[in-house]
Amino acid sequence: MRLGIDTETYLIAPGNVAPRMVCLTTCDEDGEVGLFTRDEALPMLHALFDAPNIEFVAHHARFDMAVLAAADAALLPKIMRAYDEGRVRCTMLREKLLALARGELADEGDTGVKRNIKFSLAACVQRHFDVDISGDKKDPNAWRLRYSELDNVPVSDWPDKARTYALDDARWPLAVFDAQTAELLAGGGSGDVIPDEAPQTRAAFWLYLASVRGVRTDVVAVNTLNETLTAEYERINALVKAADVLRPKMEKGEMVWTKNMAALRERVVSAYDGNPPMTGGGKKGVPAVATDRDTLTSAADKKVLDWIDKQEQEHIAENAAKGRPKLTGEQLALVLRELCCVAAYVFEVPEDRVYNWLVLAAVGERSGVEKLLNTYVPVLLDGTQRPINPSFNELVGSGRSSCYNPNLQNPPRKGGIRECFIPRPGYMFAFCDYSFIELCTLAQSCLEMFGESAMAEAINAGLDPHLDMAASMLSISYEEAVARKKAGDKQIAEYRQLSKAINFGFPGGLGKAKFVEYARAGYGVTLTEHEAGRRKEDWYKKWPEMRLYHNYFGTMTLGDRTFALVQPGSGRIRGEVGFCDGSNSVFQGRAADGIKRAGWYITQECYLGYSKYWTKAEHGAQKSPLFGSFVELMLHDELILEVPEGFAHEATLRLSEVMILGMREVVPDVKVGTEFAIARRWYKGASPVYVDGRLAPWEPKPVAKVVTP
DNA sequence: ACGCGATGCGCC
DNA sequence: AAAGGGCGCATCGCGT
Repeated sequence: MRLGIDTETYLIAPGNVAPRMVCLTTCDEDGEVGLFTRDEALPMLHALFDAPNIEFVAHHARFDMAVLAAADAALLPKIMRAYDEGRVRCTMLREKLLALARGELADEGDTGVKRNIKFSLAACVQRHFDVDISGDKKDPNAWRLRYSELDNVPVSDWPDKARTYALDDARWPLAVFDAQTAELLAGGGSGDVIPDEAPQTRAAFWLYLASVRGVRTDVVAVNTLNETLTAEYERINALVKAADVLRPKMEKGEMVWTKNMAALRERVVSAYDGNPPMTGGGKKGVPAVATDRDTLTSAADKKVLDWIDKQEQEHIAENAAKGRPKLTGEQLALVLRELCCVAAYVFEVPEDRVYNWLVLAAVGERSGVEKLLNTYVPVLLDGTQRPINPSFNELVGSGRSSCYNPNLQNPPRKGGIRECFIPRPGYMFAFCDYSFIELCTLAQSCLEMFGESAMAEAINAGLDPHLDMAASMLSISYEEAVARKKAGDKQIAEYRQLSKAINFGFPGGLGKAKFVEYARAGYGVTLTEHEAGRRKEDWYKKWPEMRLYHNYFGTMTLGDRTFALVQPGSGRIRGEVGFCDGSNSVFQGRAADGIKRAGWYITQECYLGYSKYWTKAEHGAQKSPLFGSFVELMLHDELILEVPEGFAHEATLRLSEVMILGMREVVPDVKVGTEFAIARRWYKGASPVYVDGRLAPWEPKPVAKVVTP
């Protein structure tokens, strides 16, 4: 039997995204509704979760489940069992899966227009029933926001409006559920379970538990970073201001300096002698002068700017050596102006041209600093006061998750942002990521699609697919490549780097022109378009199944048609895919499917001590080494946990094991590997360190101090 | 003041 | 014939 449920709570607040429960509303299949205070509801819920035939239907179920678990920790094992049994049904997630099957979860393929499809209960009710239940969302006195006032008040004493607000929406989740089932059946489905529904529903929950836990930052590191960046920002601003590329603007009563794009574009045009790089032009197709960092920095003759930079550093050092006060931004701007004059003489370039280069480079640098300062520093500062609770969107078009408010799936690796995140006292961070997982999922898919995969053979033979690719391009044996790599051979290192770009870039349908830029920006590899074309052929030759793979998507999308992709491994349907997104979805979505499964078992072991891979039958009272740890972040192929210091070693090894077990559910025939480490901060380069055979925290090598004579 | 499109950029 | 995908988030400029 299905039971629609909804909880009303205290307000969601930063640092507390599973707030205290006030009441529960229910609706059964006969439309009978009920309203229960927390104390009435909890014993009832124990009985309901214990009943094997009750399915809970909620909109955004993961929130209600987290609220229930926070209200009564003893419910959590029962909730997780219900998830395992597919008895927690989320109408929001179902709506996303249905939208994905219609091809509406990603932006429009041909125009790139944002669809902005909404998944709130109100939006779903509107879509399915053309009924508006949004009500008066703006009323600050709405009961919706005031249930905390009714905590511990018997329902009989509630104002009518508080009661009716809670009960008004109680019927909708079940109604939406049925409408979704009808849509599924109309689309040729059977039963009421949407393909991939249960694993995605579980993923939504464990990712929400990660949000609830949240991450903290280190006040000292954050303040230091803030000061450094602010000083750097001031310095650059002084130079750019002097060149009239910045102008003052009032923002929230505060004066800020904002870029004058028209002036900047004029400078770009001049630096490129009237032939500046142009942008694509958006959907209206009107190209504009590009102002991206690459355009700005590569306008200059690099050796001239390097020379100026060196002179500037020497000037600063000299100034410091003489014990003078630190130069202000304005002073440095003047120094640079002078240096332009000298450089113009030394390199025989017009002075205004040199100055223009310098300004453009500074603007490019400025946006980087500005991004760190405006996007990340405020978040980091918050984290010193309370946990940062990022929100995960459990399902996007590719099958992956996304993260927002803040997006902790993309903090820069450089710039010292990540290093500000620290575990709570008594814990350490455990990092574990899959090794070239998208190649494993690609190979697995090829095995299924064509019955063969050279890539699968290489990976299963324990070869490094990038080194293998490199060996083939150099026409040497894999063994020789290994030996040369060990000996520090430079050519092998270069070719392996190129191979990474090749192996990661071409499967998704990358063409030779874009590959050149992709390889340069992402892998520091320089090559011509012609060479890129040859490398693509090398790649097809190395992994013959890739020709079949691309032929398949080419055939399916002849004449720019789209088709509905059935995700191998999970059966999820993605509608309206073309050549590139289709090619990409298969391996990217599959990797997402694997880590979503793994994360569920890991979370169960963290909170309960047991999962299907660590059962009471097998281990009795001995709980998993992960018990007491917390999953905090998921970055597509990597998990970051807080693990208790005392058994960080055991927890991290178990983390790796379960990541592999979970992934193997969707990658059964290709070997899956991980890399892991523990550390006292979020260090990108962390690698395993062993002391007495046990994992010890990785620390960066101390930077050698430059001693000035 | 606010919304929106274009642009740019971070990550995997 | 040729084709990285796909997120979130920031700034700038323009229109309402």
